[in-house]
Amino acid sequence: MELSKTSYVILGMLKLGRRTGYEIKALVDVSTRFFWAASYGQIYPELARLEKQGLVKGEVDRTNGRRPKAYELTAAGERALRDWLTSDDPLHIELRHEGALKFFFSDALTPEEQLDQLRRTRRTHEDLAAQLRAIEPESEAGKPPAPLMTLEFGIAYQEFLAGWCAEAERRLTPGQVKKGS
Amino acid sequence: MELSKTSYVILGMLKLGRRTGYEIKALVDVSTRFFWAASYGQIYPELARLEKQGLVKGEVDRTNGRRPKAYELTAAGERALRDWLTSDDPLHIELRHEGALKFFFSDALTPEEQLDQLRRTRRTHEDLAAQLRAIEPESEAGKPPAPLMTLEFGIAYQEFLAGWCAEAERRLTPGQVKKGS
DNA sequence: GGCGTCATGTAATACGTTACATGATTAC
DNA sequence: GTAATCATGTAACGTATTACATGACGCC
Repeated sequence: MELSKTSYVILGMLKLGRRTGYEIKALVDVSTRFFWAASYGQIYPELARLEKQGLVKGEVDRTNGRRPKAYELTAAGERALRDWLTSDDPLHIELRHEGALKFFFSDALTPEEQLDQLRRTRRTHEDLAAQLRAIEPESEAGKPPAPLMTLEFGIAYQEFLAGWCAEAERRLTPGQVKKGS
Repeated sequence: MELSKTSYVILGMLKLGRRTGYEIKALVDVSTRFFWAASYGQIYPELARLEKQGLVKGEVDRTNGRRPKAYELTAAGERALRDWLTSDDPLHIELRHEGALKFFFSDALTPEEQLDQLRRTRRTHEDLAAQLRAIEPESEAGKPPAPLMTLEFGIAYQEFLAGWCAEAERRLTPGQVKKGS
């Protein structure tokens, strides 16, 4: 593999239209961020690298004295994006979940403390679900469905996690009958 | 924050009993790996750092000429673990999901290619769920419930993701106009 | 004039993986 | 004896975050 996954985020965003690094970052923050984040420290150097490889082409817009450098895909860039999108290489899928980690070790706590932590984790996911719901999507007929479905996925994902916490809370609340007994 | 999250994995594993770095790694691989992984390159240097900070104590076992260096928690280490377990600092929760990323950009593909990718992602999660189910847990009465529940969580999590893919496949499959399938 | 936003970029640092080097013990 | 497993550790590399430095433009 030559390109990092994050460079495909950039290529993909440029496939949707000509953009500056700043705009790419803003778009990532309201779309792919919840399953693939990217920071300026990655985006700007990566844009330079992609340009050197001939996958994107940048042009400084001087029409009114400003200096935003907008990039667009080259033919080679389109090919690279397409190859990645259709490849069947093993997918990079990774979760880092401090709440689950704490829960794993939480038998060292009192039952109340253990429940407190579960509630905190649940609230975190409820907040994240609310944040995603606040992103009002521009869903028009005829528009490609994937971005909207991805947003729905994000919401369902956070709700699943919040729901799991809620069920675990129930199971660990004293006075409840244990499952399977 | 002084300690990295990964050092709490180590402290937590040592809370469960005296262990060598090798054993910690093996334990992580069948338990926390799916929401917090760790490699030798992290574990051994981190153990050394934790010992310098007085949170763990290592002793070389020379009873029969071997050299496994087993570590255990010190009182300070127990305190550090407990403080982390009960703290209400924002949780580090992060997902990197290449399948979701591809799906987000997949409107650039033909419907068949798009479905192919969804199926690949689904199969990945189905495989992961199967792997987790293969981990036979030692669930005895009186044993702490969290590790077992965490395993159940892992399975439910992978199944949720596989299920979401299946539903997306259904939604993107053109209505049964064709015959002969 | 000052604030917010647009805009680009770098440096320091942290985090993490992989591959490598080394060697003992155990089971066949 | 030889293969698997136990066991420790480092070096090189890659990936990513954070903070910082810089400055223009538009609006109030």
